[in-house]
Amino acid sequence: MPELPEVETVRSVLAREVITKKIKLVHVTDGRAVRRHKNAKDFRDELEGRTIKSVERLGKNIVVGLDSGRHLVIHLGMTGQVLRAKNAKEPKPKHTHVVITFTSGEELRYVDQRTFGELYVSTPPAEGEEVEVSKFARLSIGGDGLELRRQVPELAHLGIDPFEDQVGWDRFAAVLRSRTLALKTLLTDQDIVSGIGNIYADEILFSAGLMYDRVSESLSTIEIRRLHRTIPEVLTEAIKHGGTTLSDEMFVNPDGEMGTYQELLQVHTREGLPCYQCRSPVAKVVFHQRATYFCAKCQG
DNA sequence: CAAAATTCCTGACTGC
DNA sequence: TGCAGTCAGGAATTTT
Repeated sequence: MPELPEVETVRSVLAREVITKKIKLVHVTDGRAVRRHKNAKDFRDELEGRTIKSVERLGKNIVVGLDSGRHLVIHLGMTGQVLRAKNAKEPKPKHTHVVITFTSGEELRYVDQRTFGELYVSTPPAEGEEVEVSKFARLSIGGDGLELRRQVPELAHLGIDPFEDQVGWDRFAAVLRSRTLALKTLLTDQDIVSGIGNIYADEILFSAGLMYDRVSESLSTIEIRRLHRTIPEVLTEAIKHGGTTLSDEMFVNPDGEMGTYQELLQVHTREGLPCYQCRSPVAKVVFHQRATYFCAKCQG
């Protein structure tokens, strides 16, 4: 459920709070959260004694730069949370899987009810070793995305990040015309466009006036330009509001604060309620085993 | 090769 | 009240 705006909200709090801090201890209490590592000790050894240099984001991944030259990657999956604590005395929530303690005594806790999320430390490629970056990301003419993919090979497969990669509408048109996928499937495929999930796909398609099952190659130039423009517009607005916290209250930032963009959702979770544009009821269908909300009158 | 289905997981909720 | 069944969905994996 955390998508680009929620991950960006977490990133910006972490960037403010943990850069220059030194990691003293790492406790893993559920090995599934660090499953890419051969064991929890291997993960711990990569972090203890390291200082945090940067906190970036690519798609739905938080990328924490370490003074070792390696990167701690955090993916929140469906229900993952990164929570700050002043000290070890603050009670640990249920499903706390990893605790990172800084030399200051402050902690970062990784909490994840469903354990779809994960943390791992990525090793950059050896000198002269080439990283195969996804062909869609290679369309970018700027931004930090390409360099980040080269530093973190596990993320090299990610498609266009709406903020970290710069891809103009004409190249975006080539992406759409190269596939025959439904628009929602394309927008949520992380290997094509990274960062968009079920909520924002519905919201972006509503704002662009496009039906979720329109085949990507069928769009007119005007429709492509509208979609290309709408993606960053919707995501930027959601970031301004600290992301979306649905009624399950699963998303909170590291300070435990909920987002407010749920109040601004146009269609997602609004089944049967009047469309803000035309007053006809918002519809819900299951599309590729995912709940999909839309206005049949406003989206074509 | 692409596209669709399956799988992982826990808690909330539904119906009997 | 209990309990089996269902649903939520990101992304790696498997199947078509």
